[in-house]
Amino acid sequence: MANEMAKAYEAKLVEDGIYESWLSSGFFTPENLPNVTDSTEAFTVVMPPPNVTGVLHLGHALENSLMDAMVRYQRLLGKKALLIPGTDHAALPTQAKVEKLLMADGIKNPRQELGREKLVEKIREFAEQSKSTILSQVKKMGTSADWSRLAYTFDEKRNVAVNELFTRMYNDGLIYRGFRVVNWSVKGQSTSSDDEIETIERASVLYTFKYSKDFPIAISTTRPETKVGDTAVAVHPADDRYTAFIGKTFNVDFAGSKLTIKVIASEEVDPSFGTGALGVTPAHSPIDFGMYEVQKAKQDPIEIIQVIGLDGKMTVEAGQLVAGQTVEKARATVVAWLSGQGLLEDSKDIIQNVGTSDRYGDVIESVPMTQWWLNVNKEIPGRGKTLKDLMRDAVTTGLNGDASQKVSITPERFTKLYLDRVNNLRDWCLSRQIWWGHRIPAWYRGEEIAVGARPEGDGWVQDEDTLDTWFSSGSWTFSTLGWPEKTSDLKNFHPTNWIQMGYEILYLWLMRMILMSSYALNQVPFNNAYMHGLLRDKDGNKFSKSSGNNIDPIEVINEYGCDALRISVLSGNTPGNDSRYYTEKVEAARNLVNKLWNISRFIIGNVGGARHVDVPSNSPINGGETSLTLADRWILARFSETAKKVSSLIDRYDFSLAIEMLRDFTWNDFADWYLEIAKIEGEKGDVLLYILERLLILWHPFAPFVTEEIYKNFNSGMIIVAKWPTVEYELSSEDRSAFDQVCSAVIAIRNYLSEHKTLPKDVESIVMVNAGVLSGMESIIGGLTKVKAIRSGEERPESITPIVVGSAQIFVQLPAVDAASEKARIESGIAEATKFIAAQESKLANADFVARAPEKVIAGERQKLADLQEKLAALQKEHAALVS
RNA sequence: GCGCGCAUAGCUCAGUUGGUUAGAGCGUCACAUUGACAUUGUGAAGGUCCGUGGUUCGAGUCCACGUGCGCGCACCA
Repeated sequence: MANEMAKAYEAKLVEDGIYESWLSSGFFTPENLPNVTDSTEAFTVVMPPPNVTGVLHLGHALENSLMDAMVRYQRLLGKKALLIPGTDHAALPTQAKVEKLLMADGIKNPRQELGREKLVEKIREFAEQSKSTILSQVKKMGTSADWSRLAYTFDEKRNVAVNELFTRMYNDGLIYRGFRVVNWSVKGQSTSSDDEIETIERASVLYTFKYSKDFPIAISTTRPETKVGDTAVAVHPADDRYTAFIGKTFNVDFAGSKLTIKVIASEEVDPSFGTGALGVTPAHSPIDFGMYEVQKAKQDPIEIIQVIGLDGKMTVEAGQLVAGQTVEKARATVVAWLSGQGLLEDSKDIIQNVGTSDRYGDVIESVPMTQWWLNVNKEIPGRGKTLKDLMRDAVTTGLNGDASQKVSITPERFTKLYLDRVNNLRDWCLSRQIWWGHRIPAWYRGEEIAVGARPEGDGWVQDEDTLDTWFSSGSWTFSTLGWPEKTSDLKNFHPTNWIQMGYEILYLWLMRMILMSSYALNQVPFNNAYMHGLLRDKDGNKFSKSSGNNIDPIEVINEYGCDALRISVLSGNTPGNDSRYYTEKVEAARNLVNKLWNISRFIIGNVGGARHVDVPSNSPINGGETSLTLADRWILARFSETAKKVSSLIDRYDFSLAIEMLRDFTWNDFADWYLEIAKIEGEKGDVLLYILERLLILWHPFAPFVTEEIYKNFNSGMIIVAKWPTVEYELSSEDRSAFDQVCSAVIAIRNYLSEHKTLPKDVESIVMVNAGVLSGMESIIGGLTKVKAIRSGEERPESITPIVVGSAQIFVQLPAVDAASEKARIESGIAEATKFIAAQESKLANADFVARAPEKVIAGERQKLADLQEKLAALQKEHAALVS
């Protein structure tokens, strides 16, 4: 195998082949892993299913890097590691996309022209086709998912789960059909839940007017066009200005409508806003609808008039002046009418927050409709808890106070956000007026309603609506494992152990998964949730099609390799925080991967091929006398420290720091120090191979491809199922300090030469006086500094100013020395040492410090002072010699 | 209005429970290099850790207030 490795790592040439070999190994399926038994601990992660019609973007690259690193790490630990892949039918965006394509093909109104069955079939075809695109791209990321368990939010099995869940919730009285104001997107022609609304600021005008000349109260609104639907005016019950009118009813002629306005009292009215009186439009405002319901409960009802239609135009009920007009047009019409009548008292510009559809972008209209809802405040029969309670318990005490049924969110601050939201949660509107999705399993015949399977008998018609896509996503952790069947998968792999997702879907998804799983299984969906931030471009902007800054991860992979992309998106990325993507980072990661490749190439080429080394043959672990050198002992211990550190960092989900530790060890300790020493000391096959093999394993979760490729040289099977290294070596404090001194000496000599602008080859000789631990290290120090003529001795050469390292004085004989610059060098050294000694002394002179600080800290400070004093003394001696 | 986050080198960011002279990568500058690697090596420069006050023997780290930026929620009549 020696010398067969290419000069540089060419990711492009090997990645696809390696992925194929993983697939054919079967190791993505946990049951196929070596040495697993029924009792082997499982580690399960479900993949947040990418949108079936989407293409891979950098966000996916981050997600796949995160979850695959975690799963590969767990697999290397010997667990039954399972990553369940899947795709999302993404109801609304998918239908919208296909409709758009059809319209481009000349089908102007796809829903009308094709009808339900044909359109759904078109969407299904399209979805199936593009599903394979996104899946192949996920594979390009190296994701080690169990494709034999591939799921789809809209396949038959998931449909069974969704229907079962809906039916159970209906039978428990949690799902109900109710008439109330919903969030309506005119553009999308569908309802949306509160969580799918994004509020934006926009300029608006606040108009103040009276309905008619003889109406006693002026009101303020930004939506005058809706006032044709007003049926009441609400005032604060304690507002003296208006209390006299409460309970009275007025008939007014307003903008072409005859309105009956009742004055009602409501605590919700803010007397200080506008005129302190609120025109109540029950049909087109959730708050006003609330008042409508309160009045109804008080048996003092007010009317409800729908004046905006589902098409966003004013209805016939709005009166002939505005009927048929768009909302915007009607607004202008009503304002014009008001000023014409002299009713307009004031209009002022304000900045207003309005809700928009996060999918369609249009302003959400509130309209009254009968829809399906999930009640989050009702006690679940037999459980004594509401869904809200379950959602709360899951992140605090654990379900039923069971700590093993608790979700820990990383970073923790999101827990508070989650709890705040849970406390303010309102009933969830489940039904959507689109066709691409799980159809609501409700059947109607006249006044009869049946939920679940289609009832026996004729005349039953299924509900036209489909379910909110998050209803099926919410059951993802257990629907993928076979629920509602009592499968062994559910038993073995649920609750899942860990999940990662972007914080932007904390409410939409994480919350729903907790709700669904807690309800259906009395289990949390996962024990740990890792929230990652947004990946932004180098200037901190969001990636988006419209701003043209999109980056295709596949192109990045083709240019730099998948491992480089994975490392670059994970490094510098901390939980919950956004991070930036830029090319230099990928280049740096590519260089790192190549460095690892070249280290391996050098080692394998130099020791006559790779082989597994259980324990270095000259290691003390073998029992016998050790022939390990100081450098060997140091690097073995450093490796053990690194392995330990990396493990605990991944256990803490600190992928970024884990990579940094690995990089530091690989590049600095192993390549720059130890490999250079190994060239000098020679005969390092065992130690080098021992470390290399294990180092590749440590890198594998982050750089799966290059490590698998190099590992082939070891003929030890595949690295994907290798064994995570255990900690074996420790460094004695004597060794540690000795090696530190060797390094310090090397660095000091290099510095000295650099300061004197002298090349190592021009140095005549180096003599180390009072060498201490440095004696015996001459060849290493000489090799690393590239100065051949180096020795230890007791006789100090004449007229040279030495470098001081610890107690040793190192005399570097240069061809020519400028006495003045030498003096300056020594003096600056003295000045620096003096400064720090003063600082140390004052610290130690502080009685409070000595009295209160821990002994360990004080001892450290004393040692520091002693070292500095020793150094200063040596420098002063040299200085005296120089000036004499 | 309520709440959360962030502010550390030119840039992007680390910095665990308070304890060396505050770190990394990239960038910059100087030098080196025919032997694993120019996808390299060696060295250097570069920081009032946003401000003010406090707690402490000791604060980048904890507390309070302030400033700037970002975000969530509510109001949005």
